[in-house]
Amino acid sequence: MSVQDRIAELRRIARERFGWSDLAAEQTEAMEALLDGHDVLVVMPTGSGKSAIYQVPTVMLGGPTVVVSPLIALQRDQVVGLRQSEAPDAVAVNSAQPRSATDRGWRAIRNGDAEYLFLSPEQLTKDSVVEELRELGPSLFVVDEAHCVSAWGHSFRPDYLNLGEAAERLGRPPVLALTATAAAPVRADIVEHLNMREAHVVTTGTDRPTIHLAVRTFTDDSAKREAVARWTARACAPGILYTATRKDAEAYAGRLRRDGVDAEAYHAGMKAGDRRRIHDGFMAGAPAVVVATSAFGMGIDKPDVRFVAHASVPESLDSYYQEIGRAGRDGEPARAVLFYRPEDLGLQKFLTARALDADALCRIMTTLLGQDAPQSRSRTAQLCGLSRRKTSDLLNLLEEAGAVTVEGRRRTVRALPGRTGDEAIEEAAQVFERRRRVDRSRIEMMRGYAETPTCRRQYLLGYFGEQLDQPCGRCDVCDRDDEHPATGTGHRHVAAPPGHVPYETNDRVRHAEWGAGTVMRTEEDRLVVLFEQVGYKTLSLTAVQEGDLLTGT
DNA sequence: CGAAAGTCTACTATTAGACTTTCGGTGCGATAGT
Repeated sequence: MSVQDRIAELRRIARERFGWSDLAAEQTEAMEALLDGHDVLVVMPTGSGKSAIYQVPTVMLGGPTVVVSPLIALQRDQVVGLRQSEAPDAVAVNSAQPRSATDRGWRAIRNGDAEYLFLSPEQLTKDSVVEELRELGPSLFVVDEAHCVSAWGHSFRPDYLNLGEAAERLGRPPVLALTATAAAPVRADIVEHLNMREAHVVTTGTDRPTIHLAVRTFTDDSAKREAVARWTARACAPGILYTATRKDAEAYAGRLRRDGVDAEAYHAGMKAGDRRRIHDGFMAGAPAVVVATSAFGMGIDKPDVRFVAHASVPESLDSYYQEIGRAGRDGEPARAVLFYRPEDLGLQKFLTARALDADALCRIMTTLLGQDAPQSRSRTAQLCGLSRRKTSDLLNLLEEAGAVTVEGRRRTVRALPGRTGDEAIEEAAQVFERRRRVDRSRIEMMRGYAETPTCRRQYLLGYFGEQLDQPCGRCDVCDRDDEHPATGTGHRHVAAPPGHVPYETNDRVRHAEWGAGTVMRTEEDRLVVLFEQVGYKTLSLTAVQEGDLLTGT
C-alpha cells in the first residue's frame, strides 16, 4: 500500500468508525511511524486527539492493543468511550471489578470481540497476565500519561519502571508513549524505562496561548491565605484551586463555602464515594470550584475550566504545567495564577528529596548477599524488618545501580555477584544523590518561574525546550510592561540580537565539573543548562566565556 | 524545610515565651469484615 493510500485509509477509518472528520498532520505522522513498526513518543496537549494515534491504527493492524493507564477511573472512561463509538470494543483488567468481568474481558479479547485492553502497570507484574498477552501477540503497546513513568516510577509506583521489560516479555510490539507535557529529562526517562528504540518523537507546540499566566508573591503566610481566598471567591468559575496539603484543601474549601462559593475539597484521604461525587459534579457544573491536592485532575477533560489557581507551589514546572493545562480547553481565555511564597518550596523539598536511609539500604544488601536463592520483594521486606514500600524503593535504587537484578518469572530479586555490599551501597547512594540533585534543580526551576523578571511564557516554554521569540503579552510581567512603557523596563525581556549569545536552545555542551548537558534557555547575560548528573544550572554568560567553562560537543 | 501542635519553664494565678515533636502527596492490589 502506498503512503498516500495508507493515510487515506487511516482517515477513512477515523471518519467512519470514530466520527472524526479530520486528522491533524501530527496524528497521521505518529500513526504512520507506528504502522512502520517504530516506537513513538507523542507530546501533545490533552484534547488534541492523542488517543486517536493508537485507536485508528489498531483497526488496521487487527491485533489487540495493550494500553497502560495509571488510574482505574481513567480506564473506565476510555472503555465507555470506545463502546459508544463504531470502533472495536474495549475491556479493562483490574482489581476494582469482579473476577467475572475480568474473565469476560479476556474472553472478548481472545475471541476478537474487543481489540483494546486497558490495564495498570501493576497488572503487568503478574505472570498470568503477561503469559496471556504473549499468546495473544499484541500489535501495539501503549503507555498513556507516560510522564507517570518519570514522576511516579522512581518511588511511588515502581512498577512503572518495569514496563520496558514487560513489553519485551509480551513480544515487543511497537511502543507508543503519550503525554501532554514532558521536559527533556522526563522524555529521557520515558525513553529509557520503556526501552524505546530510536523513538520517533512527535510533538505539537506545548504552548496554550489562551491561558493568562500570573504570579503573586507574598512573604507573610496569613496574607497569602487571605489573598488566595479572596481571589478565588471572585474569580470566574468553574475553576480549580490546588493546595499542597489535604488540610489546606479542607481549610480553603470551608472558607470559600462560608463566603458563599460553591466549593468542595478533594484529596486522596477522602472516601471513594465522595471523591466520585465531587469529580462527576464538577464535570457537570456543581461544585463550581474544587479545592484539591494533586490527586485531582488526571482525566478531567472539562472544556470550560476558567481558572487554575495554586495556593502553593507544586514540586516542578512539569506538574505545574500539567495542572494549569486543565484550564481553557475550549480555547476561550482562562487564567493561571500562582500564589507564591518562597518558604513553600521547603515542603516540596521535603516531599521530593527525603534523605536516604543508609541503614536500611545496608540491611537489604546484607540480607540479599546472604541468600542462596532469589527472593520476592515482600519476603525481602520481611527478612529486613522494613515496610514493603521502603524495600521496594531501595531495591529499585539498587537495581538502577546495577547491584541487584530482578528476575523474570516471579520478579524475584538477587544480588549480583562480583561486588561487595559496601560497593553496592556506595553506588546506590550515588544514584540516589544524582536523582536528588536533579529533583532539587527542578524545584529551583519552579522558583525561577515564580521569580523571573521576564515573560513567564518564555520561561515556561523554554523549560520544555521550546523557544518563544517575543514576549507573550498574556502574562503579568508583560501586562506590567504594557502599563508602564515609559519606565524603560520594557527592554528587559527583548530577545538578545542574533549572534550575541553564542549558544542556542538544545545545543549539547560539556562543563568541566558538571559533565554533559543541554542548553535549555538563553538570555542576554546568562543561560540555563540541564546537566545529566546535576540537573538544571543557571550560568552567567560572562563567567562562561571568561572562564571557558563550556565546550560544545 | 517550615508550620502547627505539644511540652516545659518560670514563677506565682493566669500566661508568655522557649523549646521539642510531629507532620506533610500521588494509587495500585490484596485482604478482612459486613
